Amino acid sequence: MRLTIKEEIETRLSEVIKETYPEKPIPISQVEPEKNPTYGDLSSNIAFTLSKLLKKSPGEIAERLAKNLSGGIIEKAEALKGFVNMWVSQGRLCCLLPEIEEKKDAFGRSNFGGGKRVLLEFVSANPTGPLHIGHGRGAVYGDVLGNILSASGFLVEREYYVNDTGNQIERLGESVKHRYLELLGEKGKFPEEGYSGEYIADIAKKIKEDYGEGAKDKDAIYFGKISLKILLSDIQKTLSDFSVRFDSFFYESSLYEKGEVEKLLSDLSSAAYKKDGALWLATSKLSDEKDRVLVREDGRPTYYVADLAYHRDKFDRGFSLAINLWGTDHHGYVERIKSGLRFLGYDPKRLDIILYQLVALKRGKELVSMSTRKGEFITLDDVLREVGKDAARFFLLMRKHDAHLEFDLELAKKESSENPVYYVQYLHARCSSILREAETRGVAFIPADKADLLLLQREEEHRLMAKIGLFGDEIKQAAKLYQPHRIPLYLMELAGIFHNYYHHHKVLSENKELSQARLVLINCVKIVAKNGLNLLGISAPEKM
RNA sequence: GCGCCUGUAGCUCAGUGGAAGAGCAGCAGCCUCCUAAGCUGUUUGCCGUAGGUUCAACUCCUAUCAGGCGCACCA
Repeated sequence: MRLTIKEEIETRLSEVIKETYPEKPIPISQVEPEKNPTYGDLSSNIAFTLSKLLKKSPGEIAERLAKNLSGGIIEKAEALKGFVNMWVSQGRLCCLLPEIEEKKDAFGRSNFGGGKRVLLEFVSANPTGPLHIGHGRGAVYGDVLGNILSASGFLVEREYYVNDTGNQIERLGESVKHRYLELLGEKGKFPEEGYSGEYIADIAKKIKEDYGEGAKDKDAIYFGKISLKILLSDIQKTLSDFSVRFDSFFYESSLYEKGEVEKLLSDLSSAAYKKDGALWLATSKLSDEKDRVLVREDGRPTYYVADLAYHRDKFDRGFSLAINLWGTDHHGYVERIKSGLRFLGYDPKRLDIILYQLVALKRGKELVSMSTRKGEFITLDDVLREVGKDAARFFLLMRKHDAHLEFDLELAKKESSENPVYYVQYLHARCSSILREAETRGVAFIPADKADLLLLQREEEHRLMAKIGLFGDEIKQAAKLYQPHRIPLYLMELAGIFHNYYHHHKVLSENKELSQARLVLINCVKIVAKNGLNLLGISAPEKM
């Protein structure tokens, strides 16, 4: 795959350093895209790092490098206060446009991942109630991370782990059964630690419709299983409304059915010990803070055992890397699972756990409660209905995963015209609009390799091309660091540069050749905007 | 008590050890012209606090304060 402009410059810089100072081994050169246009398109602080090695001042090194850098891909290089500032040549920038036109949807993709198989597990919310905004964050984060990793050459499978066994299902069943019996006129005591949400009664109603009084003598497990099925399909509906895609749903119960849990226990038997009637694993000998129970006093294995079996299954299925996306409230579980994997002989580095901070849902200044047990409960469905998919996704994606996120419903919809999501979508709509207008005016769109792109000499055009040239680097970086939020930020910056250009220069003018060259540029910006929005799972409107 | 995350402009937040940023809000302007969901200009910072490492710290280390989240034979 072709190198990006940034990568070419890095290569060039490394070469120049080698030529300029052949006597020393050089560290890898770092180049950063420059936000401040007076400092060029890209800059490097390499002179500082070389300073000690070469026993020369950064200023002197930067001067010499700058002098030798000019030429070819680098239009101009300047030394300033130890930094090396570089401007990309017009010729190289113009090569970008045919490349974008040719690659279209594939522009920005790379083979960074080298075909590595990755299992991305996310959401995995217990099917005991509807999803809320916190799950929504994990859902879009995972969905977009999956898109980014796929675009970066990883083979990604997205999976939802369904906890369909254990106490919670029993409790869910008890709660539903209680409501069901109520509907049949039987009053009873509400189960302790039961689920009291409105949706429980809805499920009970549905069961009554389907089974009449026939379910009266069934036990809580029976009710639990039916409820779980209903709730899971509701969750799947919500996720699909939210454009969150999964390849597979993995049921915890299948691990028991296939004997994987048993097998895991026997594999761990030599490392386990008995205490207080339970079977323990000495995870504290590794990275965990305390030992963990494998089998309870009453003989039932813990969730932990099934979870270890699940992770072993991931590796057995041929995935070299597992990525888990968990809410930060599960962080105490990280070392537990990693220690367990090590006991099983797996390198814990094959499991990356990304923790995301919880979401505070607000309506204006007021905090909206999100307790599953209480009555007042805003579901992810509610949020979707209220602010729309695009805005909701964008808001949830703008922040990095370890930042607390404040989601203000009022802001997301009331100020919708000044929403960042519309700012970015408008970038795409405006490009489309210009291309439409060109058609009505009869300005023929000619392919990039036929247009005289060297006419694109304006400073704003230079900045715009330099920015779209960075799209691929941005995706790669987002993949490498698991940071989807880079993409919305990039798109906002691109939109800013574009709108600025739009207001300073007419795309369509008397000058036909110039108009046609500019149309090529607009079309390329449109492609980048669309690819970016596609990665985010946000629509790219032709018109707004 | 122990552990993890966060603390940057009025608000919400970016910022791979190297030149303090954006959006919103505020203020002042811009549509006989490809969409004003836009643009231009402008105000605001002991980067929580105190030490330390470094040629260089918002970034790393230690302590401390504040907020959030964890610390089950629940999942």
